[in-house]
Order: sequence, then C-alpha cells, then structure tokens
Amino acid sequence: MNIQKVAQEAGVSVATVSRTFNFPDKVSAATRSKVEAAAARLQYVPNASARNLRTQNTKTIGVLLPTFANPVFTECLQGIAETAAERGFSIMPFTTAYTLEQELESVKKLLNFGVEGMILVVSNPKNSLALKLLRETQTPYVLAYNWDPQHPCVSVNNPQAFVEIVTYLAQLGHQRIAMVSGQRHASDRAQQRYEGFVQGIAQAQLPLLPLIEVPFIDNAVEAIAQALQKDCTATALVCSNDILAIRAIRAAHLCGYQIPLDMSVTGFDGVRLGQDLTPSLTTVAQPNADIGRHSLELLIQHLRQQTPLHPDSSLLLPHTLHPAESSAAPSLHSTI
Amino acid sequence: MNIQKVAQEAGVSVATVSRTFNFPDKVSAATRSKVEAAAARLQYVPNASARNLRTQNTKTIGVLLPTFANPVFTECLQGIAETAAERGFSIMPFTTAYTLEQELESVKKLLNFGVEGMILVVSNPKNSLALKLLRETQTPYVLAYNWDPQHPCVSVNNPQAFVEIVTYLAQLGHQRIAMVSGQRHASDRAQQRYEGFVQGIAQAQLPLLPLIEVPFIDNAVEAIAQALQKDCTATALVCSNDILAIRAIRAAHLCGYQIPLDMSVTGFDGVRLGQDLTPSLTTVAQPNADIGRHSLELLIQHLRQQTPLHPDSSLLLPHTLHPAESSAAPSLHSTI
DNA sequence: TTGTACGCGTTATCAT
DNA sequence: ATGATAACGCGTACAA
Repeated sequence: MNIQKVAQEAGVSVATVSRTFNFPDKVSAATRSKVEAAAARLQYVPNASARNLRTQNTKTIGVLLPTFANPVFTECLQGIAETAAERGFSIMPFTTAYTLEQELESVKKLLNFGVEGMILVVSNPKNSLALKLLRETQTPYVLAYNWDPQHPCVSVNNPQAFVEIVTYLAQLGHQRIAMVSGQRHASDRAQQRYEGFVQGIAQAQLPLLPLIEVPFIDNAVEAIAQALQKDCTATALVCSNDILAIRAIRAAHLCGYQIPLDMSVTGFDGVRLGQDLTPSLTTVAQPNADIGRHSLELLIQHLRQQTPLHPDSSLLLPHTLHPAESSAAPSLHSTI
Repeated sequence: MNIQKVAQEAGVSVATVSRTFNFPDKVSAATRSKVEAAAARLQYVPNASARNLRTQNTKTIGVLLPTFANPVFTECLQGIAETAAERGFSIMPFTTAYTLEQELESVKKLLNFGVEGMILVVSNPKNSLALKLLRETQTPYVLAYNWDPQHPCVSVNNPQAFVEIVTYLAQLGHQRIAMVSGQRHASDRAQQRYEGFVQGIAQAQLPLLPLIEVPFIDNAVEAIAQALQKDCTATALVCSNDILAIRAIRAAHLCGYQIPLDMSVTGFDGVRLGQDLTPSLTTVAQPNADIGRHSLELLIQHLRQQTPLHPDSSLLLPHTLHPAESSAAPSLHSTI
C-alpha cells in the first residue's frame, strides 16, 4: 500500500495526497475528505523510510544507557520517552553494560540508522571513543548524568550533594562515616561523588575511613558484608547510589547491625522505590525524569537552530536531600 | 556522504561499493581493500532509510510495554535488547501507561515506521484495538506476559503459580490468607492471578477473604494500610506483583505488624531487587529476561519463514516459587 | 569480477 | 488548488 494507490483510489495526484497529510490546509476541504476516505479504505500507512530518505531526517533520537537494570536510568528513559512522544520524536535505545566497546558499537548503529541526535550516559567522557566519533561526524548529542566541561551535559552537582550528605550525618552526631562505592574507574559519577565525600569529611573535620569499593554490584551484599566484618568502626555508610545502599542495608543486617540504630545508611539517586522500603531510604534525590526531559529539550532546541551544541549550554539541575528512616543519630554505645 | 562519493573516491562503481559491504566475498580482495579505505577516509556511513526503502525491511522490532517503572518490564526489555543485538535487529520501544489509546497510538507509529514485527504487553488481549489493527495489517507480533488462546504469547502459567503460593502458605499453617491486587480490569494477568488464588484457597479448604484491590499503585501503601486497619484478620497477604508486595510490607509495618512474625507477605515476578531487601521477598520468579528473549526469537523465526504467527506457537515458560524471609509460619497468638 | 540502470515511496519544485 | 516530475541513497537484475 502506497501513496500512488491512494491517489488512484481518490482520483487525485500523489502530490495532493502528500499535501493532504503534511499540509492539510493547502488542500480544499472537498478533496481532503476524498483523500482521507480513500486512505482509510485502503488502510494506508505512510512509509517512514521513504519520507526519511526524501526529507533527510528521521525524527528519531538515539539513547545510550549503561543498563535497564538500575531504576535511575529507566526513570530517566521514561522522561525522555514522554517528551519524545509530545514532540513527535521516536527513540531508539541501546544499553552498553558500562563497556567502552558497546558504547562505540551502539553509536555506530545509531549513526548508520540516521538518528538526528543522541542522548547518552557514558562511563567516562574523558576516554569515550563514542564521543570522539560523535564529534567527528558532527552529530548533536547531550550527556545525561555525566558532567564534563568539554561536553554539553545535564546533571546534578554530585560533589556538592555528597558534601551535604556528610554534613547531614555529621550534624546527627556521626563521627565515623565510611563510603561504599562501585568501581570508581568505571564512571565519572563515582569519582565525583567520592570527591564530594572526601571534601565533606574534611569540612566536618572527621577521619577519612578507607573506601569500601565493590567490584561487582551484583554481589555487592557479600562484598560489603565482608568489609563490615573485617574491621568496621563506622556508624554510618554513605553509598554512591540507591541500589548499592539497599544492598548495604542487607549486608549490615546480615552482620547483625540494626538500621538505623547501630548503623545509618544513605543512598543517592532518589529512585521511586526507596520511599516504600522499610526502613525508607535516606537519599539525595535527583530529578531523574527531568534529567531525561531536559536532555531531550536541549537537543531538540539545537536541532531546530541547526547550531552545534556547546558545553556551555550544560544544565545543572537541583537535587534534594531526603532524610528518611535509614539514618538517625548514632546510638550511645557506638559513639563511646 | 553517500555511496556515489565512495565509488568515485575508490575509482569503482556504486555496485561494487554496495557489494563490498553486503557480499564481501563477491568482490576481489584488491578492490575490496580499495573500497574499504575510501569509505574509511570519507567516514562513510550507509544510509539506513535508503536501504530500508530499497529492501523493504527495516531490521527493526517494535516493543510495547506498559511502563518502564516496573522492573519486570525492564528486565524483559533487557532480554529483548540483548537478543536483538545478537541477531542484528534494532528495537523501538514505547510505553502505554496501561491505556488503550496509547496502545493504539504507539502501534500506529510503529506501523508507519515500518517495523517488521512487534512484541507487546497489552492490558487485555480481549479488547485491544492495537491487536485488532495488527491483525488487519498482517503484522507479525508476539504478546509477552499476556496469555490468550487467540494470540501467540510467551508467558508463565499464572493461575497455576498462584495455586502454588497459596498451597505453600497453607502448608506453613496459614488459615486466613488475603490477596492484594491492582485493578483487575486493567490487566488480564491480574485476573488470571486472582483466579489462581481463588482456586488455591478452595483446594486448601480455607475461607475466601475479601480482595484488597488497590486503585492506584502509586498510593498503594496508604490504600493497603487503610484496608489492614479496617478489619483485617489475615495472617498472610498474597500480592499480585513484587512492587505491590514491597508496598504491602511497608503498609503492614506502618500498621504495627512485624514481617513475617505477625504477617507473611508474598510477591510475584521475581524482580532482581527482591532478593536484596530485608526481609527478602518470597515470590514466584518469572524468567523475565527469557520471556523477552523467547518472544523475540519466536518473532524472528517466523519472520524468516514468512509464515503468519499462530496462537499455537505460544510458549509457557517455567516459573519458580522462591520462599524467603517475608513469609513464615503464623505466630501462635495470631492463629488462635 | 565489475559496471549500468532502474525503482523502492515520498516530498518539493515548478507549472498550470 | 492541483498535477507532473525530479530527486533522496541504496540494492540488484542484467549486461559486459
């Protein structure tokens, strides 16, 4: 079924059929209804490939995420998807499992597909071959969650947020605060958050405890439990994201700690689920859906203007510290 | 940048360039390397729209999910995405927020894009306008999680699984078991699960307590807490999915129940996170990623054969009851 | 092994 | 307001 057949059925030219769909007011009401009737009768569906070929744009945005397994990214994706629907765009998502090869591979696929732009969360903007390729091919893109002066980004102030968490715990009376993180070299966020942690500890004039670095997030519970059993004097665990915090809570529980009585635990991301856990999760909430929305808005805006996207269009969105049940003042016997 | 320019640069014809990419062995090694060099020099990326138009296939599969907010669906999506990558397909996902209009709207978009087939999770196969449209347009599709004799489906045996849960609780000694569900009319799964629950209760010769039906899953905690405070004599809550179970646990906690001492709670879906909660979640695990994988495999297989997909190719995948900490024998004072 | 030429379905320019 | 027609970039007979 194509535009030709519809034209024939309606007794008009293909040009008229095309106009009926793209510029309905450029066609008389009479012929318009004739064409619409014919199209409906034949169940005509315009062919996007042909249109894309002709117009040289696909109305499609590529999306590159580390994984769908962390709600942070799917909440963000939801924001992107909603905005895309509103603006008449389609999205084409790929996951990279945090590997550089898959980042590059997926970007190539997206490029050859002909996406007009891309939103991506990369491991590290500094060494990303994918970003290099995007630069070379002049493809418009926006980084989400990443933060780097060389690229247009939409994120929150990670170091600042971590200073706030540490300050909050210090004010509760915690003196020995340890951080739990995924592998720092795997992501710029992890690094920035650790920097914020160190700065917060310094400001509060507390001792810097050794970092508990978890190799694989899937066995985080075992890894954290081992660290706690070894020689843990901390009364609070600051985790670099919510999923890790949930696992830290379980690890602490398995080690006999009561949360938050014997051990406070905080997360980062503000995934929806954290509010409904017991204990509910103290965290720094990022506006995940909004990060997605703004990333796409930024991209579309510059797509319209045909101007390249500058790093100085980067957006820093507000974060919010959400104290909840997983943190409290340290109990007496643990502070003496 | 197009195939013409590459041909010119390499000093060959466009046909040779095309062959170099599509049938490398149909071209002499010498010219092949010439072409590859030229393509690399010019950063040539083949135009997918043109290829799609010419070959009449897009190597793209549409995916229709209720939401990205429930890990069940993103775990499934991950399975689809991995399989798609292996098989050289791209995916184009849409969410429907459980509404019929968005189902139809998204299917139309996917159709006009020219996807070769679709994987979808619909609210109810019986009244889905989207499925009607797919039938009419002869588009190959597979339903995931849905189960209906009229359509090709990949799912688990929901009623059977619920019988197993009830049996398990009954054997633990529970006599008063209530079910917590989302709105049953919103999804066929919810209905099938309730049926299984009723059957299980009958088999165990227990009283059928009134269903706790939650209007909106986002305020599930409040809704369940109200129901519990009203007149709850149950010692176990069987929830129709894991997210609901997590919220039921919180609701019960807020009402002063200890889990599982005063109240057992079970979920359904087997989302990864449930294992790391405290208490860990008793649930029936569905092979979510496999449901995605098999759906796509089934689709691709029939795409190859050009044969229409029959309901009798439907796949019933195995589920597994996972007893964990959120359920236990009822305490003495609650059974007397 | 390589090249020529046509057509996929659409939009856009130019006439009428 | 409407129609004829030339591209868009590619794959593939068919010819050489």
